[in-house]
Amino acid sequence: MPCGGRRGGGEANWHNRFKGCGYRWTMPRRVIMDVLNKTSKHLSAEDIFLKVHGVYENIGLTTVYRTLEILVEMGMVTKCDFGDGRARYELSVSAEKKHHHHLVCTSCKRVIEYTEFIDEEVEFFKRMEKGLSKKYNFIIKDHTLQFCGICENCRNKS
Amino acid sequence: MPCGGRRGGGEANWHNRFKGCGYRWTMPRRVIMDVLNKTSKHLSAEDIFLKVHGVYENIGLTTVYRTLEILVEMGMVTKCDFGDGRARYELSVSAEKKHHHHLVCTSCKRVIEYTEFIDEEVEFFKRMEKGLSKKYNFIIKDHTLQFCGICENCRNKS
DNA sequence: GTGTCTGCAAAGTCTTTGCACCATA
DNA sequence: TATGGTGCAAAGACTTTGCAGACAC
Repeated sequence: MPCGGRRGGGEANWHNRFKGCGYRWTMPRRVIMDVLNKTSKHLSAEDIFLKVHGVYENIGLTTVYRTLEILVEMGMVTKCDFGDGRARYELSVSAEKKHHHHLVCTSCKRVIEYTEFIDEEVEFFKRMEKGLSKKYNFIIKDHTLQFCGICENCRNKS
Repeated sequence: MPCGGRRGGGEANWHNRFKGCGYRWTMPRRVIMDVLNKTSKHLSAEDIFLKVHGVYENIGLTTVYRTLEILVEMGMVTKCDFGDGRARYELSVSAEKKHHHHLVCTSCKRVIEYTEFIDEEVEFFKRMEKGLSKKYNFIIKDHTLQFCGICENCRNKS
């Protein structure tokens, strides 16, 4: 499970990442990568399936799940849980979006992305990651920070 | 969905929290609170069900789910997802444990809790929460920080 | 006494598995 | 051509819903 390598976009690079990890570069995988790269939203497996289906009719939902599993393992995709019972996926880094974190409304499940403080955070997390990975001998690949609460709309309703 | 109020343990206090939010203080709820308060682990709904069942045989899994939903809504319990397909729950603050964050091994799903940096973090997050809640008019009730990666054991295996 | 809560059974959803066929390297 | 990948159907697992009886207030 090494599969290190630097992140980055571009078809050729993806191909290399897959190859480097012993995976083949197939049509379903190409299209899935393309869909992920072209969106800036958090997609569920089914969202991805539907989008891919528009371009590549033969796709099966199973393949989407299996590909996402690989992508998460390679660290190219982040899997999120916003508490609505289905997992969401997004490219860890893409042309479309920079590193960000989430505010999740526990009432309506709305997700707000923010990038404020990101620079400070990155700095801060770098220090933490260093300390933690040393102390626990743990290879840190990714992190998730999420604030839960009540959004403006829901607040006004009650 | 206001149900504000300060956190804190103790049967009387829990009773008040429930009452204050318009909920009744029933036997299943008492026992569930007690189980949550006495553990320092992340329990799944079924774990809780089984523990409660030892004390209160009549409990139903449904009730556990429904009670947990209420507790999360009241902000007394944090629901976590460690990627193993089932939700985990823990009292936001209990006698047994202080605020902490998680390292999750994406390979074996092991969860390591750490409290290093917590003081610094708390300080840092306080600032962030203040800024974010103002900017997005969002009431922040809780946050989750989780580092994903590969634990020592899994690292050695591969 | 009234409205909430509960347990049971059944249904619902998302996700994973088994398997034969297909495609990449 | 050999091995890994794919789609379909079916199974699996966790969680939610419907409902009649029970209980807190």
